[in-house]
Amino acid sequence: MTAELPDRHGLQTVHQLRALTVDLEVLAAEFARRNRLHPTDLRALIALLDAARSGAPATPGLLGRELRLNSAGTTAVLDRLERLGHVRRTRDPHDRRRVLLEVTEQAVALGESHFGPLIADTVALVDGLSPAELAAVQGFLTSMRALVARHGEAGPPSE
Amino acid sequence: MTAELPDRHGLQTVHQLRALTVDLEVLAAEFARRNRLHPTDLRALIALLDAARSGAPATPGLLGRELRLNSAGTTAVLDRLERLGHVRRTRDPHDRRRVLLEVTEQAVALGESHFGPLIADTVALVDGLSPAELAAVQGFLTSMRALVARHGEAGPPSE
DNA sequence: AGCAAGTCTCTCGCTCGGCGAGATAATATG
DNA sequence: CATATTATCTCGCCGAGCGAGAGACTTGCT
Repeated sequence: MTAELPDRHGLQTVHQLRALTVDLEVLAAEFARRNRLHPTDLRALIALLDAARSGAPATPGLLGRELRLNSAGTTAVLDRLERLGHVRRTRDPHDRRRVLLEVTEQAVALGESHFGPLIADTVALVDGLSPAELAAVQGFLTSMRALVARHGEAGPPSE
Repeated sequence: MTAELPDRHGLQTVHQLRALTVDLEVLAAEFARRNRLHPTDLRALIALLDAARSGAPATPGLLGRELRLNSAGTTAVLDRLERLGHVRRTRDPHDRRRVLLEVTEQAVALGESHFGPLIADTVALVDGLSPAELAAVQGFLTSMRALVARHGEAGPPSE
């Protein structure tokens, strides 16, 4: 029903985008399996790296909310990551109820060794674009994110 | 370390693309939760819909290989989907060892009611692009997929 | 100060998704 | 027809994540 229109470009692009996200997910899953990480552990590491990059101090509570895990699950994730040496837990000296989370150098290096080449290639690809092409691509990505955000808001509240 | 270069555009685009895939995953997860589907169940449904679209008859064996599940897990997924009325199992009359899988109208309608609006908006977005912009976006998506595929091949064999 | 209430993290017991091994049924091969 | 092969399902186990609640620390009120 949604598919019988003559404007093939739109649907084709939708399909390409979906295929790309699937491929990226597969790649991430491979990386996780290879390093004895569960998908959730990888998501946690990424969230922690993002937090570190933005300068915000990460805590188990924040992480759990981001991953939609309850406290028990969050503890388990951190136990696994800490056991593997990817994360360190330290008490916050200002509020000693809190635990501050820190991603180790080892984890950063691991991620870079795996995703670095792909990122480098992507950067090279983007740098090879003309200014007009770059603008088109970035505009598309930005618009898509806005679109997805709108649809994400429309649904959840009804739960 | 990978981030101190002056070519901000490349990394910014990488970041945008990653953020978009994360958002899309979240959206899919919401949909799954709302319909009492596990992430794997959703992946299975999508795989089955893709198979149906491409005309290939789907079977538990094929599905399991695609999802990287073993036969026991595949049976469990199908049991759940069948119980929810999203999938039908029928014996293949030509090879009666095989089971053919068929996605029900109900499941298709469910997916369309949830993702239809987003797809429609995306199609509208794409249709609003100039030919040059469209070419840039499609070229980028295609190149990215090729890139990801190359990196996906480079890794796995070493397991 | 000191107690109550609130916040952050962790522990315990349970449910259920996925795996390994093997059983069962149907088809292909000599 | 006997044997090997293929496709699917059943059984017992492991482990991720949840709900409930305990313990450690802080903040606000009196």
